Amino acid sequence: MTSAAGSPPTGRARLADVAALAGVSVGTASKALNGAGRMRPETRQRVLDAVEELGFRPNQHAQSLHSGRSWTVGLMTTDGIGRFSTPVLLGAEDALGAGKISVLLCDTRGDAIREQHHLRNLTDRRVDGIIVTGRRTDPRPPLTGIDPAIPVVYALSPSTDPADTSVVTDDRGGAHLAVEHLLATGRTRIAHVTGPEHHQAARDRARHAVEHLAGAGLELATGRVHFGEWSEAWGRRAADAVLRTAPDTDAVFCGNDQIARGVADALRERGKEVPGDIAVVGYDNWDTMALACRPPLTTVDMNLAEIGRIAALRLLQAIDAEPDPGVHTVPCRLVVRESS
Amino acid sequence: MTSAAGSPPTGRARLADVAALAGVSVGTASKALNGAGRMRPETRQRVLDAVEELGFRPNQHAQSLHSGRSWTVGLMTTDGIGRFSTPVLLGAEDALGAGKISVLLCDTRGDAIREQHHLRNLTDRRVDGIIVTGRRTDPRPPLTGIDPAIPVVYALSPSTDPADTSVVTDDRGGAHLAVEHLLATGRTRIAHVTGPEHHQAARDRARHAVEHLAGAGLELATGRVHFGEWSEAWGRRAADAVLRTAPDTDAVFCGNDQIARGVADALRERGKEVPGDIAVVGYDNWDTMALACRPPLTTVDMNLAEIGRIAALRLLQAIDAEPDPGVHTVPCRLVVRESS
DNA sequence: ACCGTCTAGGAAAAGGTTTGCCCGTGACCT
DNA sequence: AGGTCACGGGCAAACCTTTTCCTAGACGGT
Repeated sequence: MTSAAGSPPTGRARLADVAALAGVSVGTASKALNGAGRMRPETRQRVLDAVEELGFRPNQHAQSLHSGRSWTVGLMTTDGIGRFSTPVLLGAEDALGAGKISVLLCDTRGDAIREQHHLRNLTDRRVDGIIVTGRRTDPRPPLTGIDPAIPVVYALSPSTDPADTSVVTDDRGGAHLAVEHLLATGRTRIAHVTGPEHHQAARDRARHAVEHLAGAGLELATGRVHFGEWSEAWGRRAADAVLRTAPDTDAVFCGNDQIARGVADALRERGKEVPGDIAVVGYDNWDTMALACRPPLTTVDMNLAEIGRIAALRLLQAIDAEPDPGVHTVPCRLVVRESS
Repeated sequence: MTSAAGSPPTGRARLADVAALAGVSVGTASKALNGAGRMRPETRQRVLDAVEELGFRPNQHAQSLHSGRSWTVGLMTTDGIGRFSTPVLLGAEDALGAGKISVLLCDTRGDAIREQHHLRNLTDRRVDGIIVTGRRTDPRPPLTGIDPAIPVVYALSPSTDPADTSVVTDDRGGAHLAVEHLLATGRTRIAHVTGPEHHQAARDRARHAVEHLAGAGLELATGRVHFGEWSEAWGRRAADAVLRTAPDTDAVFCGNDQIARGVADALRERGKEVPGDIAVVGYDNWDTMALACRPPLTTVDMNLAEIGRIAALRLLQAIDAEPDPGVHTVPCRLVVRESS
């Protein structure tokens, strides 16, 4: 029961204690634990029994010091933890945590100084890799001043440098899904209300919606895309505009769920039945909006958690020295509810 | 320029390289960096110059191995990263990141297995402390099987063990603020619509609202608390019930912003002016609800980020071996908008 | 019976920093 | 002039694990 030398100064058992208890050397104990080296089965078992008895857990700092790896990745989010980055972050955490990798959370609040601060911190901690997520789909400049040996994956907001690895949502496919669904349910006079034109997501979704309509020989019911804000208030105003311009509109594809909800509210208040008279389709599948809407919204789900998960997998791959640069898109999914 | 022995095997400069360049021993270089020990100013400066020239950054793994500290705290959130835990988490991250402490994110998804898994992981990493946040204000059982040497602070959901340190919102004060505001603006026939009675937050807010009204010699306009769900749909239904039971109601205090929004919508649709005829006050100050509501909601802000920050500070304090057990409440703040 | 081969397991270095302890030198005091 | 003290700085242990290299013993073959 007495473990050779002094009892461990830290309350925890060290490998040396295990070795002493098992009657082997420290090196042998290590090999027994890691399955390396050859040894008699009963010797290995004695070591494992000792581990069990002492409740030994290896000191990760020592392991990391030796291996140079920290079994940790940095997760930098640039806008607080917004509605978009949260699921991405959770997806990544899930994929990484399944292994023995943990996630260091860094929030830059969009501040370049903070970003540098965190970057230095992560570098000092010798993280194995970094995932950068943004709030929007607009490309962002790559991290600067970073040790090139640390792999980086950009999620949601791609890097402007095509040599980096980015994982983004498929806005084209999303718009396609929404429009196709409306067409398939017999709608032909479709309007599009979305966010600010200077947002890439708004532009992309609009462009692909228009293209897809054109492919079916159709045009937008109001003849143009209604760019505005990502808000309910804008959705309400835009709905009025749509009804004025093209009273025969039978569907509105909205750039996000907030707009869609505003549209649905305004339509109802103008005496239009949703979906009887006019179908409404949103984008984001943000539960609190989509489910609270009257009626609940059909909407495009970007599979954000999946984006996070894939970003994590790409990162793991890059850590194993098999980087796969370029922009990877993750398909969306249509969630059909009662508004269409 | 040649740095004594071999060039560093890792691309990074080691303290030994710095020492060689400065012409001192490794130990001295270390002391120069840490301000410890006594030495000639010019010696210290030579070391600092060498650090600068080589871009030296200490290897944290080595530091941690030596000190036993990881300069890291675990942040366990039990329900994904919900609307409530997110601000708490950011507040904590902010307070901790200001020092040189980083945050390890662990999401248990409410799963006890996962919680144990993460707990072992955090223990293995020798985190300096752990912050546990929940979704609700209901007390939760303390972490089990944890090394007692690791300080833990519970945020938002207090621990059931009063010997633990918990930081929670002040539901009493919040209810007080809301009711006082309504009274101060001349309302006297006040109804209360809130969430499920089995939620502590709902019970507490209701109880304190009633008590405060009683203090002013008043009772609830409908004679009872309307317990239900935390949803807009419930808010709408409850508003109807309130109007039926007590048509002369001139204010509704709601248990959260979703309910409040539902109430406001229903009131408007029943031809009641908000706030002209009836004032509405929400709870949570959840922007997307409070601002999108027509009219924008007066609401109670729980200062969640502050809760996170204070939890972080308490944790730092506990890490410095000055624990301060018990439940600490953080006051709320009333945000007055147009609904009252 | 001797030599070669193979195996189990030990010894020690490496990974990088901190820190307690010690020593040499120069200054100051008596 | 000798002793004491303070100061500057070096040495080495400690933190703990992994991994390479090596040795002693056993076993088989001739």
